[in-house]
Amino acid sequence: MLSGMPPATANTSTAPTIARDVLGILRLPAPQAAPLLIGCELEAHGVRARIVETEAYHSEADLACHAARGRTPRTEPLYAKSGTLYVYLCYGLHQMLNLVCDVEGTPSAVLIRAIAITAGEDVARERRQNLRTPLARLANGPGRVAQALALNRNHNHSGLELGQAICPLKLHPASSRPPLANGGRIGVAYAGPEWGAKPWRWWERDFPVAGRAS
DNA sequence: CTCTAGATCTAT
DNA sequence: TAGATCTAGAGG
Repeated sequence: MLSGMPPATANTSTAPTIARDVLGILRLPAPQAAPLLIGCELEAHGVRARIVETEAYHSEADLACHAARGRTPRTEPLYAKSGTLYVYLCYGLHQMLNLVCDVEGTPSAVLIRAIAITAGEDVARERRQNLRTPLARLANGPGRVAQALALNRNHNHSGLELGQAICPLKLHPASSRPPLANGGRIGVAYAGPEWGAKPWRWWERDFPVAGRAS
């Protein structure tokens, strides 16, 4: 154990170590990574926000996961290495931001369902075209998340990897571990009783508007 | 080629 | 409570 440890003096900058730790969360299967991502912060295009609600989609066996029907051009990023972005269009209108998890070749991802803006509120409000709503409601809902962060599959954000220079999205570690709650995933009743009811949604327990459908 | 059902959001 | 708006995937 000690033989593998670098000398203390080698660790002059902690930033790369911390970044590696956060990305390490994504190496876990999505159902394990999803709760650990609550409290972490996302930053993109001038907006920074704490993740307050996540949802896991895991494996081709999961009938609610897009990979349930196998590998296709759209779902290709789901099979890529952890830290890859999977962004897709839902209902013809909304962009959904997912962070790919687990080992390469295993389709597994966490949908970011809600974030709490911590910096860049004015920019986020402009993008959301909403100057009045309470801050907590500005980006609660997966479509709102991508809009606030200005992430969009039309801008080729799907398939990019966290940590690469061209990737506009950064993931920062959690500064605290808030109490969590969990429950069933939203809008996946079509996946049948088993997969439709899996309690694979997690949220920050005390966040005002997390943990509900709206 | 056509058809249809979405991991939703907003205003009425 | 319905309308917006588009595309992947299935079926012909």
